[in-house]
Amino acid sequence: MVNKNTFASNCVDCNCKSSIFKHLSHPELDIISNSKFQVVYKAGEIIFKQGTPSPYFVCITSGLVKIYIEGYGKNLILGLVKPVDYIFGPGIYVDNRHHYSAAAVEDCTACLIDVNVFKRLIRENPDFADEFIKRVSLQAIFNFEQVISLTQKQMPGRIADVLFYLSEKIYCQNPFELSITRQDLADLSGMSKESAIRILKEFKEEGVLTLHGNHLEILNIKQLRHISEKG
Amino acid sequence: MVNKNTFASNCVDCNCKSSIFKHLSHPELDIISNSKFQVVYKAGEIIFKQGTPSPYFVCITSGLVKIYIEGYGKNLILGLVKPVDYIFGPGIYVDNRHHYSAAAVEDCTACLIDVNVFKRLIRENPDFADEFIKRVSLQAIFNFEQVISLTQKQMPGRIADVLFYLSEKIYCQNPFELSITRQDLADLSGMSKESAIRILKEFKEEGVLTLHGNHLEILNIKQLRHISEKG
DNA sequence: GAATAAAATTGATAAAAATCAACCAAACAG
DNA sequence: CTGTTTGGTTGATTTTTATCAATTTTATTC
Repeated sequence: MVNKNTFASNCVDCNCKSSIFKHLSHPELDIISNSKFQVVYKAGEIIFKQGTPSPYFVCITSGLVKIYIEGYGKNLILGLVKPVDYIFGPGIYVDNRHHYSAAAVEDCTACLIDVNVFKRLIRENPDFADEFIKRVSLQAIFNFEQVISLTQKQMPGRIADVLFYLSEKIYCQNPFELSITRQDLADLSGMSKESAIRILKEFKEEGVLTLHGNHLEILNIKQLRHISEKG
Repeated sequence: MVNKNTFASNCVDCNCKSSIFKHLSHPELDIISNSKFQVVYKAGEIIFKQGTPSPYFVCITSGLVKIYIEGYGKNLILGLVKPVDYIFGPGIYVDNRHHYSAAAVEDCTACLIDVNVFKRLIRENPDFADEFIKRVSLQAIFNFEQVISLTQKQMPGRIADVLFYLSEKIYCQNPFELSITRQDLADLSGMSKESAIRILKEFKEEGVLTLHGNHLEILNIKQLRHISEKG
């Protein structure tokens, strides 16, 4: 998997001022640059599988990736990751294994950074450590909201939450071009594909959104917010 | 809430060699000792509510605490915390607010440590930072297992998972004395109180466990494991 | 551009779980 | 003790959601 397409490139040239590496100095970024390599994935390809060893900290530099848990018969998508963000495996501080899987939703490139280099920099640069802890904390808070949505809301509320997530956190625009399938939408909302389709249809009939092919536009944000909030 | 019962005591005397503070030196522990104070809570009392400011890192030194999210009409208990462990609020690295609530399940004592002192030590002692990140990572991995159980397993599987959690992680023995109510058991498993009662009854009838008052004993671990694994 | 494969849609049915309402039992206060 | 409160239990019913099967649409490949 790893040696299908590697080429050199420098972290300094990457959009790293808003990334987790924002507090690293040029020499520190060079340490990462020299120890990393870049890999290209086609849409649909699996980047890593849960349970496998995790020798790299993976940073997405282009495209779109889903991280998901393979559960009992179906997947739960924890979230989508876009550039420049990372696919943190909490396993690198525990048992050096992945605890979720990752796959390319769109064609993408990823940088693989040696975990030991990453951990050494965490120890050496408190600003970097703080930034890392901050991002892990943000992720934990997001997970709390997600688990409440998934366990306590009915299907319309869950779909509404996922649409807000996609619109606000991933595509950052409205209307937006969905590049994910109905199955992925269902796996994000913890329901069957058929149920997801039916809820989207309802939303369309109520004038909450339009949906032509991949093109999704939220027409009535207030109403969608209301659907989300009533649970 | 905070000044109902405070008294001095030293972290070095506390069982800190297996706690998050295991890598701190005596002088560092003294810094914490000097900035902290201890509070006593009676069973049922709320320690903090989600949404409130979070100026303290809270460490449980005796008793049993539940951390829970107040969702849409009902609570989801994220887990129980016993001595010596902490009620980490991911908010201290984000917005200085609690993102879940905490309440005493049994009478308990807690140490409140100034967040700024805590964060300063994280910056100054890389071993402490590593230990902290390690524990946060472990928590994240546990949360993944929990969310899969809650969203993809049916009620018997969810109750089985909660019983394993209580037996292995909290009470660390079998049989054990349950000090939680059926409502809390239901809130741990993401179901109604009535459903939790019915599943427990089923388990009893199938000879999986006995249940006299508070005293719960798992009789057939193999069968319970099987129930958990089939989802 | 025809053939094929993959994804989306729809309706009917079955399963899972919540809710409601009533009742019981243990703990507790006066 | 005795009344009261709190938590536990049960059965009946309704709601929610998944599953199954069939069909249509869209994308892909030769």
